[in-house]
Amino acid sequence: MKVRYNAVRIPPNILKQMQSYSEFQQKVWIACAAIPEGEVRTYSWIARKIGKPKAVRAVGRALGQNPFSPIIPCHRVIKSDGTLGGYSGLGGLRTKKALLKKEGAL
DNA sequence: TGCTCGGCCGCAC
DNA sequence: CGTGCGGCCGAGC
Repeated sequence: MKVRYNAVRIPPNILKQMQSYSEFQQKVWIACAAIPEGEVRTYSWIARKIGKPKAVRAVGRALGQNPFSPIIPCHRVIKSDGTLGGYSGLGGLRTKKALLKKEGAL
């Protein structure tokens, strides 16, 4: 059966660890976690979502600092021009691309 | 405490 | 299609 996850499902231990980071980062990561598997969003989408439409660059920076790599799916965030953008996780862009492909977002 | 700099961007030349 | 500048946050000095 089809289940729609409107609520963000983040492991409690992750949520707990997030608290030791800035609120801005937490917002970014949570917004990011709301992206369904198999889909992608843009950096500006996140920026708008957290109420700071012009903080696009800061968003990118926050995602780059993401210590919870695949758990917080920052690899589902791409640039507004359709290109992948960057990825500071293990394996770099290569990994980002592979993950998206595996999830069917490409 | 205050300033500088860099970063997974966006958009206008 | 390349370049530059704008705007934002956090770390470092």
